[in-house]
Amino acid sequence: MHSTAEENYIKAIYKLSGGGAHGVSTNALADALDTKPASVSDMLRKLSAKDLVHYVKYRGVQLTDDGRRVALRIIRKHRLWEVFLVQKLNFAWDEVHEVAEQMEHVKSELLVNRLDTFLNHPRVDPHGDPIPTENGEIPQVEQKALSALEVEQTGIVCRVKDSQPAFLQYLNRVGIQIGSHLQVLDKIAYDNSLEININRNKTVILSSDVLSKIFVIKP
Amino acid sequence: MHSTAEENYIKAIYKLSGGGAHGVSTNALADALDTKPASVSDMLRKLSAKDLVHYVKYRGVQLTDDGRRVALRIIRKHRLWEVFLVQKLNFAWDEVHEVAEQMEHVKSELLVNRLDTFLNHPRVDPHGDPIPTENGEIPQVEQKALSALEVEQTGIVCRVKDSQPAFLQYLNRVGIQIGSHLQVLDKIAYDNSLEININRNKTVILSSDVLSKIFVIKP
DNA sequence: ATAAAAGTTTAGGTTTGTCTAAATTTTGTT
DNA sequence: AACAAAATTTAGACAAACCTAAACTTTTAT
Repeated sequence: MHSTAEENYIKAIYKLSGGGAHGVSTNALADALDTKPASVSDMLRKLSAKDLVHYVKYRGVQLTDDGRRVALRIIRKHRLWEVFLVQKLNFAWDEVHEVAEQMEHVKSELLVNRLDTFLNHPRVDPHGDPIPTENGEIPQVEQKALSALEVEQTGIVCRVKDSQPAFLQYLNRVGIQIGSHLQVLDKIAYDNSLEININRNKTVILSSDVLSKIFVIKP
Repeated sequence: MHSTAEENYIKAIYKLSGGGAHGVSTNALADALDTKPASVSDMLRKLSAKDLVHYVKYRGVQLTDDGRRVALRIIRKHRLWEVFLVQKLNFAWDEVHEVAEQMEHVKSELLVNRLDTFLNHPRVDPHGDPIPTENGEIPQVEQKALSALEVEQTGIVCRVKDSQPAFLQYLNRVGIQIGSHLQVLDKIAYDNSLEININRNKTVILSSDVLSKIFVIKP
């Protein structure tokens, strides 16, 4: 079995590599995990010895197939617990991440699968992130970053790619949630921010940083 | 905040002291926690420094009020999660202990209280052990060990004081669960075992060891 | 092409929680 | 009361996961 620390490294590598698409640097990991680069080097040597990552000194790290399997299992647990917290315990979407970070390390196959059944095999978590299946598949939905919409176009919010409370609370304040109907009214060329109408009601201006974290499907 | 190891020591001290009734020896703790007495001595020094226990070298250890508060919070979490696993995820009573051992260390006040509400403020866990309230009170129910029943007397099983799968599976096999109606048919003086009729149906002989772990209320 | 800057690793420590072996204290027996 | 046995603590190590400081690679900019 893997320690909590190991699991957190593997999860971080998975996320930073975009699901295994590219290698990840020591500094990026140190940053994501809030540790020092020296500690990351140590751990990478260890994970490499366990064949969970492919690691070449000074050249970054990638998950092996084994590592990716571990990552997906942890992410599956994390997202299922988030669904549980929101749907069953009435947590708000900005309150779940920290708790799920702890629950994702509970070890029990039976538990995960029973939880999945109890929740009716949800496909996405409260932020719209897809939940890996038991076999490690990730159902993909066609979606577009809000920053890619043109003036006049509309979309339904299906995902927000940042689970930090501060960001989610900002969206609460603005009035955006999963399912919100958005229309681009205007583009401000100066900084690529967009003027967005929410649910044919309120209108706001969103920075390109925020726009890149919100994903929509066609209405 | 306390580490998982600290929490496990505190829980073990609580249990071995019978809820704080008497002191606990180093060896007893080592035994319960499956560590060496030397490790226990170390940890007791540490817990004592944090004022969670009252510890006199060579003379055993007791929880302070602070320690008892911590113990009760952990036990509350443990038992609530057990209820969740059985009632919501269809775990059997012999499958919950190990998983709850992990879940009890998840830190979130909000989580515990929401869980309690979700489960409808249960008073006992699946083994009949009472669930401490948010204020650290333990609802006491008048109950008797099965070993204390006389011939002819009857009782309803309300609690089994051993959560080890092997014991619970033995009860499954025999056909005893919470709520079972028991009647003492005969006492075997030789070893204090009792002949017990279960649900006015099957009859079995239970050893005094088993009898002392089963508790009943008046029918 | 090379030197400075940036990124990464190694060396040597720290803390937590464990261990074994040795020393100490308490208990129990005669 | 004294001594052997049992229980407990201390001393000294170790692994995991982290740290700082120094050394080493790679990248970038001139």
